[in-house]
Amino acid sequence: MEKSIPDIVVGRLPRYLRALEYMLRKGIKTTSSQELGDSIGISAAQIRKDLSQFGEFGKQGTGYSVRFLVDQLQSILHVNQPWDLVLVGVGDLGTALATYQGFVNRGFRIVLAFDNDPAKTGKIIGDVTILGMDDIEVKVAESGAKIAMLTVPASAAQEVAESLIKGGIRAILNYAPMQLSLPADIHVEYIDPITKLQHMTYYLD
Amino acid sequence: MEKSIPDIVVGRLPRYLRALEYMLRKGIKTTSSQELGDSIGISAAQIRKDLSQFGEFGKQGTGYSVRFLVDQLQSILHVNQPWDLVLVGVGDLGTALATYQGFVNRGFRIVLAFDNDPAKTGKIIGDVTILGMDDIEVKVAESGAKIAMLTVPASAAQEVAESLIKGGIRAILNYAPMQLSLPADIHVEYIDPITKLQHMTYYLD
DNA sequence: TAGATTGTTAATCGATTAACAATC
DNA sequence: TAGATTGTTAATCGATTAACAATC
Repeated sequence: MEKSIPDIVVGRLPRYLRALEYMLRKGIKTTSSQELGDSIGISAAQIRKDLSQFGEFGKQGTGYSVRFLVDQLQSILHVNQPWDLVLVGVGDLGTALATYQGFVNRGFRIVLAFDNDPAKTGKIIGDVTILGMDDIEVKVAESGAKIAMLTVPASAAQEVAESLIKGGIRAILNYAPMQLSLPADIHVEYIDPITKLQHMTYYLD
Repeated sequence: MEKSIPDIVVGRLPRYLRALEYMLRKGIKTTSSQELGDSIGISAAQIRKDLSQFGEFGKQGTGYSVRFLVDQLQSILHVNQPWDLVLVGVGDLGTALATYQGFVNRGFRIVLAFDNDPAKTGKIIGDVTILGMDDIEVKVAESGAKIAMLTVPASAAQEVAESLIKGGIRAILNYAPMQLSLPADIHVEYIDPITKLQHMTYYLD
């Protein structure tokens, strides 16, 4: 069996990719683990170690081709292909996400949006028409989407997440301030400004 | 010198607090490290170890008083007092944050909002009037706020962050998809859906 | 070539878990 | 009391860093 990559390493790859894409736009052709590390506050040794989990991407003496490493990281992270997203909950935050151009630029496209408010269904947000929550499983399954963004109230998050999984969703970006209890093979990431603020206030007087 | 608490431990405390506040609302009077751990997917041993960094909050045989532990954690995290926030960037995301009730409920109050678009200045968002970016340092300093939320484009984030710090800001919740380079005594937390999505796509086919 | 930088190994450091005496 | 659960120590596990031979 292949050795599995630590999740903490995987979590750093998008940060490497972002910094490298920035270099690419700036026209920087090659970089070193030292330079890349300096730009994102990670040690050169750690970057080399992380990358070595996936292969050999550099050249002794000269470092890494930015373009090549971007391509490799995109491939490793499976973002060398477009991904369809489902958005559930079209409140202020859901609306902001639906109209955010950053997703499309990185290959993430919202293909379905749901809200349980009848006043919202039928309206167009971003590129899609808001649908009611009826038959959400079926509609998600038909779309084939594997990733959902959840921007519903905490009280609804668990139930909605379970419906999404029945519809074939395998990864959830959860904006609801609520720990989801889901099967181990479902990938969940949390975005929660309150816990981040409370983390920082610890260090303030 | 007092031993310092690992940042990774501090980062878990808001999650403990959230789960405990939920129990409090449910009317649950006491809990155990086991029960609390099960609810958020953390081992009982780790919860006891983390809490032991700050004192002794439980009783052998019976566990923890939920109310007491909530009070203690709020005090440890300094969220037993209100905090003023500055919001910079009133686009879709900034608007969503300005109107989000979750902040006020947890003691975080937006007292200033800035945007560089003249069409927006003077408008009211949430409880505050949108101001232009002129003299942002002075206005922030006058407010006395120590925490800012940054929802400006990546290209502006570094410069704005530096102005905020000159105005006395000591902690920044950065929504701009951009690594900030700031003095070590400034606390920065990042919220970035793209990197979270890219983390998850690694595990998808 | 000489200098620079990789990929990798070994050493260090830090975090998590297991175990259990203390005790409510 | 008997059972449950804490706080803490020691053991384990995993992640980071330092160092350097290989080599571009």
